[in-house]
Amino acid sequence: MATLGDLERSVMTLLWDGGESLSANEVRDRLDEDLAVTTVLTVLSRLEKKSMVARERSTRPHRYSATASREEHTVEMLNEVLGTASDREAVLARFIGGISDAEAAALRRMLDSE
Amino acid sequence: MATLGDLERSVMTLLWDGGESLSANEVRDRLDEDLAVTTVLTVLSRLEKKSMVARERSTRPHRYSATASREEHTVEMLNEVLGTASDREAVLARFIGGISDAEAAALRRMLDSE
DNA sequence: CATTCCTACTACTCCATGTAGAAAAGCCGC
DNA sequence: GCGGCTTTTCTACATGGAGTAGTAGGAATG
Repeated sequence: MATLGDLERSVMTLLWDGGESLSANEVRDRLDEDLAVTTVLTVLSRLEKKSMVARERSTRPHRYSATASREEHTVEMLNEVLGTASDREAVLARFIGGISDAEAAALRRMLDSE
Repeated sequence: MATLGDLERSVMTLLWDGGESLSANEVRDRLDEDLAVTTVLTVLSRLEKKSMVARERSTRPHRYSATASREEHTVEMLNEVLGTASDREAVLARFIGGISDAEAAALRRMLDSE
């Protein structure tokens, strides 16, 4: 559902890492590629339609911010990939079989500290 | 990388659930939609290019099978979503915070039985 | 009010995917 | 070996998402 293109992802990265809201011009200035502001605005509008960014329309350069943190978004993706099906556990089992010992230990800690 | 369209996914589901290899005609017959065999063949070729299916070329209807089980594929997706970045653990923590008690228990069991 | 800034609308390209016909290639019974 | 059926390949077109940006229209400010 929330599949991102390269440019969209770059923009989201800025919003995620920057923490606060940015105007279209600020976004453009922080991007590596040298793009027209209209391009950035188009991308921001598309991200808004995807509910990935919120737009503050009351200020005059509109300001854009991520609606969810990168981690929240990744968890959403994770659950999307995992689905609600019964094979969730089978997949998780297989996943756990492939992680490092350190990560397994970290997971145990997380589970225990609930 | 291995992003699937609707039809591609339907075909993979058949190959995953069926267990064994199928010919293009068999795939077509088992699909809900009534499609031309050529359509199915195109899709199978594309899936082959994506390394999602293997094709047995020595038999005369070629036979197609999934190169990885559904679980294996899902785990791949999972790792793709998770990435190799440092925030893997942060994401996992958040993920674990959102799962059911039953699933948490299952996870603990899986981790311990390693 | 004129200038400058910002946004909305429109448009074009490229690529993935769904869809299938036409043609080529392989096989089977005669 | 040949005609005809089956299967595969090649080519093609439509649709939709994403990258990219121009142009026009609306807002702010001196």
